[in-house]
Amino acid sequence: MRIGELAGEAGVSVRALRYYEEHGLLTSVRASSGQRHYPRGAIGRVRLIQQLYAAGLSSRTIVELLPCIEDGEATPALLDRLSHERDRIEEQIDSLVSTRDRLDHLITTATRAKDVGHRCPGWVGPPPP
Amino acid sequence: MRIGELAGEAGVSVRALRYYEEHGLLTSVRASSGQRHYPRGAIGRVRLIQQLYAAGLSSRTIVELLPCIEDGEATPALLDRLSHERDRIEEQIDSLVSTRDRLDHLITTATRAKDVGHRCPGWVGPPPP
DNA sequence: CTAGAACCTGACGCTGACGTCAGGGGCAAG
DNA sequence: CTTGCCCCTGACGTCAGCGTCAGGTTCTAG
Repeated sequence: MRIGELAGEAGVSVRALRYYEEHGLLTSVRASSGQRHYPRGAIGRVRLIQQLYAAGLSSRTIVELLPCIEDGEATPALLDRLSHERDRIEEQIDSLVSTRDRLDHLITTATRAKDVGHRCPGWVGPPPP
Repeated sequence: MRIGELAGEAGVSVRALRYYEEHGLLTSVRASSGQRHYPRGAIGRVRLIQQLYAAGLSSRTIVELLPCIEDGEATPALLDRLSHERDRIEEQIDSLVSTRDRLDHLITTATRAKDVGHRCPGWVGPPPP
C-alpha cells in the first residue's frame, strides 16, 4: 500500500508517517519512482507507535524499544528500559486516577449544591454577597 | 511568602510561577517594591495546577475551570466542561492501562524467553539465522 | 554600610510532533 | 494528451510551557 492509504487506515497524517520514517520508527520499500510502499503489517505498527506516543514516550525512546517490542529482540538493557517505562506509565495512571476522583467529587458536590441551592460545608472562598 | 519560597514549597520554578500569573492561573499581592507575595493557600493551588497540567489540560482550559474548582463557582456550562475533561481523563486512563498491560505481557514473555532460551510461539518476525 | 542573595521586567531560545507551503514528478482515466 | 489526484523533497511555521540571559532594583545578614 502507498502512504496515503496507510495514513487513512492507521488514522494519522501522511506527514506523520514521513516523520516516523525520518526518525527511524517506520521503514518503507521505495519504488523506482521514489514512492513509499508498505506491507499490511505497517498499520499495526503505526497504531502501536501512536499508542506509545499517547503514553508519553518520546520518539527516541520508542525507536530504541520498538525492535524489542515487535521482534522480541530483548537485551537485558532494553528489558530494563521497558520496565522502567512501564513503571512510569503506572505512576501516570495513579496520578490520573486521583485527578479524576478529584474532579468526580467536585462535580457531584457542585451538582448537589446547585440542585439543593446551598454550598457544601468545607468549601473555601468568600461567602455569597 | 515570596515567590522563591512558594516555588520551593510547591516544587516548581520561579519562572513557572510568573508564567502562571501571566496567564491568569495565579494571582499575587504586590508590595510597593513590586515583589509578589502569596498566601499559604497558594501552595495548594500551584500543586493543583500541576496536577491538571499532568492530566493534559492546557493552561487556557485550566484558567477557565479554576474558579469552578477552587471557589465552587459552577455554572452549568463550566460543569459541562468539567465533566467533559473528566471523561477525557478516563479515556486516557483506559488507554494507559492497555498500554501498560501490553508492556507487562511483553516483559514477562521476553523474560521467560530469555530464561528458558526459546522464542515464544506466536511471535512475528524472521526466524533466527 | 555593604555584599550577596533574591526579586523585577522584558525578551529571546528551546523542544517535539507535526502543519503547511513551494516547486516538481508519476500514473490511471477519459 | 491532459486532467486530476497522489506522491516526492526540502524547508520554514506553530504551539506550549517553560529555560535562560541581560540589566537593573530590593531585601537581609553581618
